[in-house]
Amino acid sequence: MEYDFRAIEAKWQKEWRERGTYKVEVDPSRPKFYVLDMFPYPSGAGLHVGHPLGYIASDIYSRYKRLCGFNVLHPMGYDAFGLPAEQYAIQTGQHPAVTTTQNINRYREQLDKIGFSFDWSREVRTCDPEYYKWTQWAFVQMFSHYYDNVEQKARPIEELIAKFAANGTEGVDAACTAEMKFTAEEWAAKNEQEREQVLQNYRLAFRADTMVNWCPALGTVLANDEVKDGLSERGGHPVEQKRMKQWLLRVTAYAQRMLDGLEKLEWSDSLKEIQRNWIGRSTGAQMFFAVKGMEEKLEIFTTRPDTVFGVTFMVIAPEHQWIDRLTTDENRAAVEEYIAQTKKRSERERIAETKRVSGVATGSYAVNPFTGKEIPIYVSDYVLAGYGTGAIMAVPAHDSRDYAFARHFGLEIVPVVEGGDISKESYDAKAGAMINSGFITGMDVKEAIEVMFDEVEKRGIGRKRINYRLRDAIFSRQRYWGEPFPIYYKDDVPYTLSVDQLPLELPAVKDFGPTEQGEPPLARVEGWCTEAGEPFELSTMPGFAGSSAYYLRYMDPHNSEALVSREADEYWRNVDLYVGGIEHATGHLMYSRFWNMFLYDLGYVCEDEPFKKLVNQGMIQGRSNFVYRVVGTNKFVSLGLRDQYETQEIHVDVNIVRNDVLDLEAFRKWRPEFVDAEFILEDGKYVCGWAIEKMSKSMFNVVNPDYIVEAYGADTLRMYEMFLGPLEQSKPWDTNGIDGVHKFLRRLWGLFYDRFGEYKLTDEKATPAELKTLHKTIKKVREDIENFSFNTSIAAFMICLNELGDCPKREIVEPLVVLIAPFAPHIAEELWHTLGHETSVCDAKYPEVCAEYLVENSHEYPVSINGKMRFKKEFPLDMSNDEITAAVLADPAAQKWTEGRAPKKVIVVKGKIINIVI
RNA sequence: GCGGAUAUGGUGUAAUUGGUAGCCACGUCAGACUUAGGAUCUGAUGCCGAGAGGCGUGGGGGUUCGAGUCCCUUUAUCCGCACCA
Repeated sequence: MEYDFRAIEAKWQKEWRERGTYKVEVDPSRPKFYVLDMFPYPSGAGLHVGHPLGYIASDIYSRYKRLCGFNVLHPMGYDAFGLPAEQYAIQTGQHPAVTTTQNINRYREQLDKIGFSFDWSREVRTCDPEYYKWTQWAFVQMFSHYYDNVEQKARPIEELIAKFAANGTEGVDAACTAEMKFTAEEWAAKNEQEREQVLQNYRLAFRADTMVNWCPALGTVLANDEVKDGLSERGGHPVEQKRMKQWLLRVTAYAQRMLDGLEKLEWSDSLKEIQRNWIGRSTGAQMFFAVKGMEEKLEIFTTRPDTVFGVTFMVIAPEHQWIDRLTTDENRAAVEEYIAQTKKRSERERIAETKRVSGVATGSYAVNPFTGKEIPIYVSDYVLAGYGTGAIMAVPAHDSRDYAFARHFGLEIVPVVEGGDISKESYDAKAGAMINSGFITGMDVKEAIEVMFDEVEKRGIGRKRINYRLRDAIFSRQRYWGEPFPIYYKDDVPYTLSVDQLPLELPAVKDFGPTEQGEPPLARVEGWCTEAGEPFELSTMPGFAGSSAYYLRYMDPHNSEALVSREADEYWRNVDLYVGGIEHATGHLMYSRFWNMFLYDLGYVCEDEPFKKLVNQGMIQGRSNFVYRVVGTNKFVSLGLRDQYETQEIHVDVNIVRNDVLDLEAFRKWRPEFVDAEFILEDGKYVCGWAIEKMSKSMFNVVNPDYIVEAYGADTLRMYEMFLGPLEQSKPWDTNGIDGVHKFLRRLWGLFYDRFGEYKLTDEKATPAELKTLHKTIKKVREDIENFSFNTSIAAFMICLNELGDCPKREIVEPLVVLIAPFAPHIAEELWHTLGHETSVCDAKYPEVCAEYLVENSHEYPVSINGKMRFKKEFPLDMSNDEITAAVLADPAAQKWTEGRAPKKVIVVKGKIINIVI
């Protein structure tokens, strides 16, 4: 029999499906292991070879864990709500549900060909009402809870209402949008609408008037992580700042817990760092500056209270709430003009013009509480409304932005820290001794900061405070293709639907764009209201809503009573291994953690962190190929000869190029204009040029895994993708090496069948050398899998076959088949059955098949003389350092190199490595 | 600007974590079998040198008996954040 991968793969994929080989159930008698991939958004372009990279890695790990005796949950589904399907719908009028279903079917077909061990009975789709019922349910929960800062957890909003009724805001320490103060009497006097306005300030899902990233081209708002360089991530349209009423999630309430939680996670340091930066905790002082002619004081936040003696002016953001009060009549025109200008500038322009200094004086003056000097208050857009208090104390000597501003407006610059030359630039470093600073003069900066925290508090002009850069997540999108909010309005007061009214299904519409009045598409739906006629919310939830808790739903996907049953949750707990792209660092991976912590607070899930270990696979880039057309002709010249002609570089479909050699026939057929193409060859071949570019249709470098599966088989694709290099590294897709991996699988097959296809396996005893090779390989491969070093484990397989040579011995080959099964499941399954097994190779167990390793009793170590490696020597493992020293010195080889001179020093480390100094 | 990562043959990469640099492949060259080869098998293949030998992990410096690995410095590339007070 030949290695007919097409027949083998089709046969086993069918068998697995029919036998339900990959179906898993809760089984308390076995330890669980949960391996999860980030589920894909089913785009119209289908899968390319980059998508399966992570899936292959996680599949190998799942299969490996299963062989180790774990009950492995390894599900897959689709993140099916999203912008592209809706954009497509607006253009073509096709309902997103239709195109999404088509795309999903295509994805499924492609995935099935690669032989993944997914339990498809647990599939979820975020656009399925049975699924988004639980997304809506979670939203309702967030709406009806607030965050208690003392208990550090979410609590029912009724408890807060009770506190208000009893004592007003006295004693309440809760996460909120703006600090509030009222008494129980005042609370009692409020009507329902007023009370709701107060509660919106505390609810974890709430409505607020905020500055949002508005994308006019898409007709919707976007989250911060959906905007890159002032352009929308999807589509690259300009984004502007706009004040709008939006739903938000109070993720900031969980900032500290999300920061602390990182400590115990097995995530890469770089990813944790990204999240830490995104949360952006900084310790500083909240301080109040008296303003001349005003009773109230201007509040600022600073991380450098030590520099307060150097404060010579103040700056507020153009959006600051006191802007009118602080602007004097003679300055009003200029200030209003400035604010109007800032509003016009898009986010993108602001970023581009970071270096440009602009601003205008309000005319008001504040008083520096430590120097007593009057200092002017300016407005400038370098101060952001959304961070801190939207106002700063400016220390031009020690902050480069304040410095630039002071220079531009000719303001005073007073140095208060020794160490820099402030004649040309500010001295920003947090080091040096204080000068010109009253009672803190002479102190070190760090000491001075601490002293000032106390001093500020003592004088009652402020206090130490922790500030986060993290913002609350804007949760509404003015779009159609998303989860509807389970919200209706009475007199503009929002109310949630009750749980038994869920899901609130997305109604059908004919037109998917915004209405003429600029309202979301749901405004077109007649009867989009409760039975009593109260209107439903018109916007829908953002993309991250559906992906925030999907890992929980996989545990119990068909439960109509709960998101996940207690039994399923307590067994599967959380994800042991999560594999996916790093691009979700500040989006999905933040929101999921928040969502999970919230459900944890409510007691619905038993783990506070959703993803224990996370591996980020690298991106696969495209490797484009070029042909060189002689200008003005239909002649194409090979890469090495193109310098002799004037040529034009043309992208050519990489699927008709092999090892950079063009398939001439295929090229002529590729496009009608090339039918009569002529070629100038080198060495009888047409060699193409190449470049690494993003994988994209327009560069003809998209490689569809189907082609690879067709030409080499799924097992080859799986192994080759892993062989390409370390999983976490980005790398170009390059099929130049794929033959090597395919050849390996054929050689493996060749251990069972000779070249005439005759079965040749014997029960002959293996030699010690063969056993040593086998066990060395088992050890290495298992270690590598545990470390996600799949490329080196494949190398280990290759070394193994090289060392074994032609070794058709059952004793050797059988364990090898099990060992390779996670990587190449189809061929392994076929060979496993060839060996006479009835059950799937997936049900084999390592302890039974891959017995203990051969214990090594000695090892060869290099010996160097004066640091130069000279010879090798074998020592028993249990030899002591002194014995090794004696043995080395007695060795004739050592005597040759030392030339009889007595060694000054012999270095033995852990009985392992030796160097002789003479 | 701040933070993080990476740099090794013609190519992808490996290195027992401080111990023979280049494993395993691709490619190339040579040979075998073949009507043929984009099949298979065998061998060679870091660079310089005829050779002995020398030089070699982006550059420079250091620690060490010994450095791809640790420290300092510098350059280049990639990623994240970015007027965050």
